[in-house]
Amino acid sequence: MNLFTIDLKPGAPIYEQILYAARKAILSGALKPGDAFPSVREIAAQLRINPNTVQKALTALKAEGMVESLPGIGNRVCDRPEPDDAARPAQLDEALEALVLRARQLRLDLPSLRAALQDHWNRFND
Amino acid sequence: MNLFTIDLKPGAPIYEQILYAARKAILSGALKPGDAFPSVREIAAQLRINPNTVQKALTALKAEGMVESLPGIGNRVCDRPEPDDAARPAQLDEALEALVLRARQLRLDLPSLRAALQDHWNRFND
DNA sequence: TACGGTGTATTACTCAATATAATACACTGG
DNA sequence: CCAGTGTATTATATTGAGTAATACACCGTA
Repeated sequence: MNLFTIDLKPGAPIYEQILYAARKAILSGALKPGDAFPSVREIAAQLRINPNTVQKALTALKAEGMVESLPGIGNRVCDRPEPDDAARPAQLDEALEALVLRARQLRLDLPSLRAALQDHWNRFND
Repeated sequence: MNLFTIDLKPGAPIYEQILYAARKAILSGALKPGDAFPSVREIAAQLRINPNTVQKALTALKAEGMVESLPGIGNRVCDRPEPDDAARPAQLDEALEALVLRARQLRLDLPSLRAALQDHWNRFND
């Protein structure tokens, strides 16, 4: 689950892929609060990407409260992935609707969908 | 749930918003199989959008088997939203993972998520 | 038959977002 | 001091999205 090992796929912006991978790594427990988060130049080198692109992802990551930066030192995974603002439930609804839409398109029934949800839920540690 | 009444929001490509709205309208039962699907020029006029943009969405819609085109006549909602190819489960997994990620970020528990899923599921007719 | 509406295709242009490139500065720890 | 860090700036190239203007073949109907 190393952040460096993500393989960039075309179709989605690179900085969004990094952003998503970082969220996943942190929320799944692969990166724990207090852990050092890879430096901008380090990620850029490993992914053979321009540092500015990584910087863009990191800026968003800090805005979400997932990571904090210590100038001169480096980045660190935050303690609390953040007390959430009021705008977030809308994003959950989007994800929910998109999921149900896909499931309906696949002619999946509710029990099967529930099972799949349970399965994915368990892939994250508490 | 008229397809014309969708209000285009910035951030996402227009043709994707049309594509999504059409999927939702069809899968939710608002547009039934055999129903006429709005013409390219009609949608373009109502949405004050370039016909080419609508055409792009329609092409994707036909590729998914949601709609069929009868040259000289118009478009029609397909009978079967399609026997699905093998590539689709991956898209379901994406939606599932995105949902769980959002839920974890909101510090939501599984029962609450299940309830929310149930709620969204019921918004679609069978 | 003529006409209007339909799907479809082509070419060209503008514009914003993305990504890269090359620097530069202030800070920290060893 | 020095290497590594976060951060900021300016410039450029590339890509995708959207618009624009046509054009063609097809269908139903008057």
